[in-house]
Amino acid sequence: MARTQRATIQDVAVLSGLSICTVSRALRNLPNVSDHAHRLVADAAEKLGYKASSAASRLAGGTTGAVAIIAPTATAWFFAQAVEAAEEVFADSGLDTILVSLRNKPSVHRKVFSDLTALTQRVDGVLLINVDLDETEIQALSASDLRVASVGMHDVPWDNVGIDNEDAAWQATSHLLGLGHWNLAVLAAREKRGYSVATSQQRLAGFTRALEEQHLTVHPDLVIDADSSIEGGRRAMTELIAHRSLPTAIFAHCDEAAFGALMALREHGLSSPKDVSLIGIDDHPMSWFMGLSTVAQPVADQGAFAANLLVERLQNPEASHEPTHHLLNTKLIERKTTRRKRGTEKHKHD
Amino acid sequence: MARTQRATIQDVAVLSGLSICTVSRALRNLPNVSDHAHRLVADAAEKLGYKASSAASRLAGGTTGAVAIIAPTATAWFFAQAVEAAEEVFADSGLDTILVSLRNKPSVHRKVFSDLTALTQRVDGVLLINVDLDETEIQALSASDLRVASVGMHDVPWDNVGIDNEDAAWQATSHLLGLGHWNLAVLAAREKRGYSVATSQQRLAGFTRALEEQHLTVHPDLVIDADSSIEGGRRAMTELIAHRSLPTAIFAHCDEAAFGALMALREHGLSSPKDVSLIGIDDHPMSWFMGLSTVAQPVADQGAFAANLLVERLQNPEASHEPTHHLLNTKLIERKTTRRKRGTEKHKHD
DNA sequence: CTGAAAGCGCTTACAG
DNA sequence: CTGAAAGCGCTTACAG
Repeated sequence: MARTQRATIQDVAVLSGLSICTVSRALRNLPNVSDHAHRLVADAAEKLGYKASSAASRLAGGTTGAVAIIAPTATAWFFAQAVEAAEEVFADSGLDTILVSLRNKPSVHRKVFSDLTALTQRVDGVLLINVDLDETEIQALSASDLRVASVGMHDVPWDNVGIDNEDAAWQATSHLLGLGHWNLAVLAAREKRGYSVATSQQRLAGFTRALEEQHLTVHPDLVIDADSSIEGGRRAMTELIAHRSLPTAIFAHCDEAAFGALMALREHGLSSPKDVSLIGIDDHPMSWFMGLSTVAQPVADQGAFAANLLVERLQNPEASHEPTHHLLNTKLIERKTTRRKRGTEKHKHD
Repeated sequence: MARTQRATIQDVAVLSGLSICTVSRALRNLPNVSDHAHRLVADAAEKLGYKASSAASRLAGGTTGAVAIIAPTATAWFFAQAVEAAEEVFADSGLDTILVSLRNKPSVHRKVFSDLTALTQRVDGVLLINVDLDETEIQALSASDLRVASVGMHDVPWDNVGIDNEDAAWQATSHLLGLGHWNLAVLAAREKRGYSVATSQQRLAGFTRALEEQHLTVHPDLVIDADSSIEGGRRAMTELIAHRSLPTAIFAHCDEAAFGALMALREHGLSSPKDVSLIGIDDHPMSWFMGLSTVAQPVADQGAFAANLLVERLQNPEASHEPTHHLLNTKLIERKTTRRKRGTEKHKHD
């Protein structure tokens, strides 16, 4: 009884004195509508507070007015930031955003990407955040009716915005190298475990490149598997301390892993930079406090930027220009966890 | 061309040799379907990989197969945890979850709750996470066709799960009191600013009650306004240090605010527990590392529990038993930021 | 530039 | 227990 009956396109048609069909076209800014009719419809719709029923639109072959944000997890700092920034853009464009967390589970990943019709039925487009897709999945997405944009992905046939991960890792590692360290370990996702790992691999590549430029080689024992969580970093560091020899400096593929590493260090009576220098990537809000050196990346910006790209594609369906790839800037931030290797002086002749 | 045409109810009807209408009923487990027909339909649907079109269902007066999670923000640790846990429950129940972040903005809040028809059109139910609603909004939601459940809310006419905030704050404060502190400050959301504040108010009440039980009064100057962010805690603590006298102990309404307080302390050359004891509420993953004493609450559990409650209501529309309110347990965790007040000994005669 | 008609895939009374 | 019919609110060809 307390139900307010929503105005239908019928109501708008009656009020504007035009046909349902003209109203439909006018509302969607389709061609072949006189300015006069357009105004009439706009006024009537305005007066009635009319908004098309998404279910009806969808069923009749139109759009859903919704997009999906798909991410490996929704809890990690990076994802939560990017998701909210994107959600804001979508909401401001009148789009609903459906959240799909892959929960770091291959089974969920498979379920989502093996049947795109389920997605297509519910949304007009998807925003992928750091999702590892194989060739087949990329092809399927491209071939689908879904508009796609992504954050932090590579070699994808749709709009993407990210940072140069390899370069960021190179910056971090070079900072360590410049401080006289040459015995380095890296905390990164070493093997495919079902969850997003591509980003970490690129960072690992940047680490490797930095070492190679100094004619140093990466010791396999000093590449420790760690996911992007505090727990992951902690486990990795614990393993490093327990079973392998401690290097003089460590590059963690992200700040949260670095926090975990800091925890493990403390649990073993060690600390940074005293016993080991440590640097991450992200500039997480806690990093300042922890004194963690890092390479900062703009996270909310990436989410918002990619979301805007997607919205644009959605609004201009016919304009099918080439996909664009954008790289946002990163910046090395030196804090307290990295310092010059003992006994090393800056006396290079360059 | 690469589009797989999804099976329709028509296909299932043909394959099972029954009418579209019987199929519809069988699929939804409605009464008046013979076991035989039921099996026939189930088999056919299975074989076809049939899943009802949500748009069509919705339009025909059925359900949307979607729920909305509404939260003041999606980035803060608590919300990100609760959201993901709830999303998992919904996904496993075959429901899409639409994320609605109020972005801590009254304007967004108003837009969402002033027009429930927009929501009703898109979802079958909503899960509210710590959303401050006024009486009118609560009434409107109850009167709507939406099923509602919530996390951390009070006096609501629908299922809710939360913790006893007043008691948690009382525990934290009593811990401080028990350590000999009597000059206490509290960091809490002091005034309504448009974003969620009810939880903080309850915690403030618990703080006040603990003091009153010891015949102490709350000094207005030592109630510092702070939202639930690191930045908020930092600002509050900075203000406390700069403009007021430093107490011997502080209760922060949540761990993130406590982290911010720790930052501010450090920025002023102070530290905890040396210069001031500090306790929060949450047991954020970083709290262990920070050595922060706190009162732990189960966050993901609250989100999952409330989501399950909502799913149940959705599945049993007719069963309209009374709303249930659940309180999950909290636990005081003593770490390093709280210690006995100097010069105080445990020599009370009780 | 505009409108009448069909149809999207379901659900809901209503007959049987 | 089962089915034929109408209709949910739109969009899409197709005529005018």
